[in-house]
Amino acid sequence: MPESEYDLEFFKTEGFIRQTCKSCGQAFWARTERDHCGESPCIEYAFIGSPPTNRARNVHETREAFLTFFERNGHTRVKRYPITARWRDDVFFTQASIYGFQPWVVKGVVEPPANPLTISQTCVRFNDVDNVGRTGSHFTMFEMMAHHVFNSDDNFIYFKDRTVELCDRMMREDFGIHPDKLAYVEAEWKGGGNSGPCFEVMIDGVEICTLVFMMYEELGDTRKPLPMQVVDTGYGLERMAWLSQGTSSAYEAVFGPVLENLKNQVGVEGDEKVLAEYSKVAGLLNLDNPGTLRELREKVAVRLGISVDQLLQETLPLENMYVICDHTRALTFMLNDGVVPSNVKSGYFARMLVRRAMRALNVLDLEQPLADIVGQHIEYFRPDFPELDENKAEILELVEVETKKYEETLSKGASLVERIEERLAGEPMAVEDLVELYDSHGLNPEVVAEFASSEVTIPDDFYQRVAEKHSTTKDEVAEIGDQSIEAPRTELGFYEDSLRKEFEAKVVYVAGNEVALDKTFFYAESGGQEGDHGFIEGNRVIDTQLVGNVIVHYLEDASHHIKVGDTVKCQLDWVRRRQLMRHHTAAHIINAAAREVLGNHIWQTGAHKSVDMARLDITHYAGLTDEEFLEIEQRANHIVMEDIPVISKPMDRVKAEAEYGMRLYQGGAVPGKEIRVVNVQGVDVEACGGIHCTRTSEVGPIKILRSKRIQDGVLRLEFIAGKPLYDWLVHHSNAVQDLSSIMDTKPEDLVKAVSKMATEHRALAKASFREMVSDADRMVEEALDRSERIGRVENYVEYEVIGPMKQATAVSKALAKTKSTFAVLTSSQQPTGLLLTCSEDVGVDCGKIAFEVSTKLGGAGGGKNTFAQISVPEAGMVSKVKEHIRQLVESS
RNA sequence: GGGCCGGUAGAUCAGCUCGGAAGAUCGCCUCCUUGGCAUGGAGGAGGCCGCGAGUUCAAAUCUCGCCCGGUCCA
Repeated sequence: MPESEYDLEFFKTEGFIRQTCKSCGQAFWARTERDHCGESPCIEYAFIGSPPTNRARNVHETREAFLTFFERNGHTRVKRYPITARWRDDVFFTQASIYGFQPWVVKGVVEPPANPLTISQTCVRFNDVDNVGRTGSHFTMFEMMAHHVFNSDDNFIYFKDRTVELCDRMMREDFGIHPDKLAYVEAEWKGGGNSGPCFEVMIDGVEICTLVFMMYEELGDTRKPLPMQVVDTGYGLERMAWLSQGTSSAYEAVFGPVLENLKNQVGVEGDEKVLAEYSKVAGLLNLDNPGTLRELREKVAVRLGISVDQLLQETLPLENMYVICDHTRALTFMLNDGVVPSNVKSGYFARMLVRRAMRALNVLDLEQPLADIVGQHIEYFRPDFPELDENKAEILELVEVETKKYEETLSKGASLVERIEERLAGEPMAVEDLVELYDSHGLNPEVVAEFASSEVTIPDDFYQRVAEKHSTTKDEVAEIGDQSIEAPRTELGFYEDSLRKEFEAKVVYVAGNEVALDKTFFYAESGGQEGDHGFIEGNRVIDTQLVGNVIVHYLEDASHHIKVGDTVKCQLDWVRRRQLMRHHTAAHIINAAAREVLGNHIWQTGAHKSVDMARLDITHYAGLTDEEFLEIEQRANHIVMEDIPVISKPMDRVKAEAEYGMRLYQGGAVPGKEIRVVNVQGVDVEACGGIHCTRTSEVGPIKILRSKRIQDGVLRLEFIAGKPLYDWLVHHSNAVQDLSSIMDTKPEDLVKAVSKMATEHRALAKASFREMVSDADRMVEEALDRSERIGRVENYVEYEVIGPMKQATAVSKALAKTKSTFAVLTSSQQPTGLLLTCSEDVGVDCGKIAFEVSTKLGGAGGGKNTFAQISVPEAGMVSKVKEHIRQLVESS
């Protein structure tokens, strides 16, 4: 970025001096001359023990002070967005305050909820989860406070100067920071194809915030200005609270009573001096690679003049407490915002946190349930985040369920380790075993070592080995470029009149089978509701999709005569559309019913509504019991029969959120100043772009066909309403009719009749099996009676078993136990099979004979020395085969 | 989304390499031992070896597909 990008009027009027850091060479602005930029590798934390602020503030006070300052200065306070970035498919979690406004607001597609705005956004990042608790400043979950501005050509609010000015004033006026302490380091920001200059704001060695000016689009070597210029600031709430308290680490400043409580239980206070050194050194290091942690410890030990072991003794218990606090806090918000622990996707991170926290508890020898600690976080955050308190029961239940799951994994693991040790019989456990135990069974080597009775050596490169197992070629995900077509934005007719079946419109775009109109009543696929079908000037429309801002109608046939500028007559396939509306409204109803029956943790994670069937994926930690399944279905049908109005209307976003809460965003947060709200009165309210019935009764009866767990933590409900439900009924009632006539009974007695038959059938099968077994003894006797002496064989048997081949097998086993016996058995039920057997002492190889005979005479055969089978192509050959065997045995 | 592990009696698992009448332990039932219980002894019931194809004379076992569970990684 050229120097001019950073040359602000504000700096000049305030008397800032642009200078270069003697340590890192970066350019920065400060009011006084100094050697260092003030960023941590160049200078040590100076605020520990002597905070530069006017007073100490905890996180809640800091947040409030920040938001109030910006409100006072013309910003609108906006509620945080959920921590799960449901509205984006490129990330699982909200990782920065700007995420809530990407991509649509930043792209200029929709209006921001307010402009300028201020927010404190809960975020989670998992990239350096290993550093959490150890470095003094890394968190899994944190709040990024911000003031954002979205500048367009016709609406310019403020940009660089005012941004820096506001930041500077807030720090000085409200937080009482001495003006000389503030340094603005010039840096460059890049992300998501955009870029811009930014300032990193330094106070006493800590980067307290970053002021980003998103203004360019990156085009390889060049860049071009964006139509929308965005002020993207990010203030670390935890860091500001830390700065104001000057504690040994950020953890001490943030976790409040939750940490206190743990300390009391463990009985460890921690040496302030040691911890302060620790944080200071950590600040100096770049902790990106795992080796650095060892380096950190060594350096701290040297500075304090103690051994690393002594240091660890001091710090490890605290590190574990910090981990517990951090992980449970992150978990609290994740669970509140609709993450259900699972083995895949976002749920996996929740599971990971639970397991890591439980391990840390275990290390500290604490018996306290994780749910207790989560409860304390809720208590501490309740005044500012009342939603946590509302969902408390749900959150705690999820934690308990997940805790139990890990306990099960562990107890299974214990017996698994035991068995492996048994197999190894004293041999040491191989690395491969350890890798498999971790990778396939979730037992990390430390846990295995705990379970194992013998010594377990863990190689340094253990996790690297695991990673190698996973390093199989990754499929490159094809970047889906922003599609757009050169056509004016389509006016969405279906929102003003969702019942319109016919209309006229002007053609604004034609390409092959694609047609766009100035205004359309065809609904484009969205929110899982399939696009409309119908006709344009008699040409069949087979799909409708939204491309950018334009609704594209796809014709069945490209050979049409529609031209740009034509006024065309359009008709919707109304039967189809009405069915889609039914399924869509039904989805909302089932969602509400499921939430009522199962609890508040139920969120929609996906949905699809086609004409024949619809499905709704919801977050839930277990499969459904029959009772729950039935209850949800009954509840849904009850809502239908109540004939409740369904009102779809645009609403001011802030108002809607205030009235209905974040529950609105079931299908994902929809940005914009106005959102469309679908309200099934008193039952369910969602931000939804779909077309709905106007009363629940229009949906008609709902049948949930099945529920299945598509992942751990996600349940799929497949359901039908309307026409497909009628077809289903007819089909099933026909089946019942047919079955009844087969069973020669009335439909209402069918179940009884079939179950009786099944019981009888089972009894018969068992009886015949018994008979078979008891017959075997008699048959053996009979067979031996009829035996003759041939060659060296005393009892040469040719015998037809009355019964199936299995029976012959049973007889053969008994015969093989009789001395000097050779038998050729046939089965009355399988005329093309022969069975050979002999006692060991005969010394012939039945397998060989079977093979020889079958190759010579046709058919196939084989086996081992005392047991073999032959199958011949036709029954008539059996006697010939028998003759041949006899000869072979005679001459052996 | 991808990798790995697993599905055998009510429970926990063995058997699968190398195909040849389905096993162990616990639990359950009956009887014996005891004043009663714990225990001990004798006997017994209990299996579509997850489902479906294929290979084979023969499949719990080999191959493929599906379903279900677990687990790790993104």
